Amino acid sequence: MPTAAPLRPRKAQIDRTATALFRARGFAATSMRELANELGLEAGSLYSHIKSKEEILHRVCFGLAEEFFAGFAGATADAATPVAAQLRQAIEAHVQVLTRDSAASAVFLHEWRHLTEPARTEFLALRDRYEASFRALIERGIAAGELEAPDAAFAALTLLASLNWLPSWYRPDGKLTPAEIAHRLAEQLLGGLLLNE
Amino acid sequence: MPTAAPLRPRKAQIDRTATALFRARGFAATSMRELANELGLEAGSLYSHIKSKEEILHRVCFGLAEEFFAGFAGATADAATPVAAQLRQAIEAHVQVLTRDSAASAVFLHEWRHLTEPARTEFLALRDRYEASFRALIERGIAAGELEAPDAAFAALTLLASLNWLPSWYRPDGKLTPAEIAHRLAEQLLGGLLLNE
DNA sequence: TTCTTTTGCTAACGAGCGTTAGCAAGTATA
DNA sequence: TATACTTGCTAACGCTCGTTAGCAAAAGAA
Repeated sequence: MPTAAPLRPRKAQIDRTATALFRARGFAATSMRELANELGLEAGSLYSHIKSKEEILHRVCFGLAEEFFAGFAGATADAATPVAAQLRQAIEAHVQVLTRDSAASAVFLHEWRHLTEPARTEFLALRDRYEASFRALIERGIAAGELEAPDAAFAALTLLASLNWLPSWYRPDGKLTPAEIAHRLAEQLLGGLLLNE
Repeated sequence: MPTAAPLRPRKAQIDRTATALFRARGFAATSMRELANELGLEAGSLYSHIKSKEEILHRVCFGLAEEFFAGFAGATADAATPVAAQLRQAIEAHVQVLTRDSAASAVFLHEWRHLTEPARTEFLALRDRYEASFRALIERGIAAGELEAPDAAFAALTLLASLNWLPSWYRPDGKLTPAEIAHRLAEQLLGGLLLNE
């Protein structure tokens, strides 16, 4: 199910560079001339590869959404696995996506508001759906007697909030590996949820 | 210690309206003409009251920083109070600031990057100092045997992350009052930290 | 009344914005 | 060799941006 055809290399490079700039300066404050300059091009030349500035943002946001869904699906594929373990794997998958491309993640988390309709509404629907998946997982865990929380929706929100703060401070050359970060976050966040410690 | 003189009413109104727009569209994507229009003015008229667009952002960001520090200071003023209780009060104070003006909070959290130097660096220093205060409090709690966490810095980051997600979903007309939200967040977040439950 | 402050207007400035048209060189494929 | 695709340039388009200058009405203080 190849949902995204592989981009031509120059186009992919534009996306990567733009993503870094969008993260550093914000989408609206990043100009096409700045982006072109970063790539050693003239502004007009960009349009041999892309249709518009927003097209880049669109690809980044929706591409990452796909990755998050894929990670969650992989973590919860086996219904025989205890729900608490599934949740732990979902947390780790989420962290893996966040750390694998933290620039794109930061754009995904903060710059989606600059999508114009109808893309913006579509994006928010995806985001809600993802959030609902975590909520449902936690609810299943409570029903199974594996987790406890006064409010599953609340728990899901704070859980994702903690995870999504990661791109703000994660540095690829930091002392913790992505796997260690994921493990530690999972420990800490499940600590407040697990029924029997 | 009056650090901020009361603003003339029109100026205060401009700040409020600008804050709402900055939150909704982002600082860079909000134009002075849009802001003026929202106030029933022409763009040039704004400059009878303010010096520049950034001046507004500066006032919002640093004004809120002051509120956060004041809240924290109040929560940790009494050294006789158990550290865990101080932390709970600090969480509740933080939430109170976030909910009292969630638009300004959102701007504080996301739009500071559009401050130009040296304000940007000054702001980040304040932010780091605030974060360090929470970390120190948690460390004190661990030392006193009231809290447990494998890494105080990590715990402080995830704690603030969960709290700072609040302006993204908080609605003043929601079913939970700010006090209830604060209490529930404190419960949930301390749940993962308290040594004896 | 006179003076100052507050508030707002119109008109315009220089600059930067995203984007397009038209052209041309290089590269891969047939 | 011929053909198509990729990549990039220059020049310019219409537009919006933040901001300023100069003027004027209204309100409050003296």
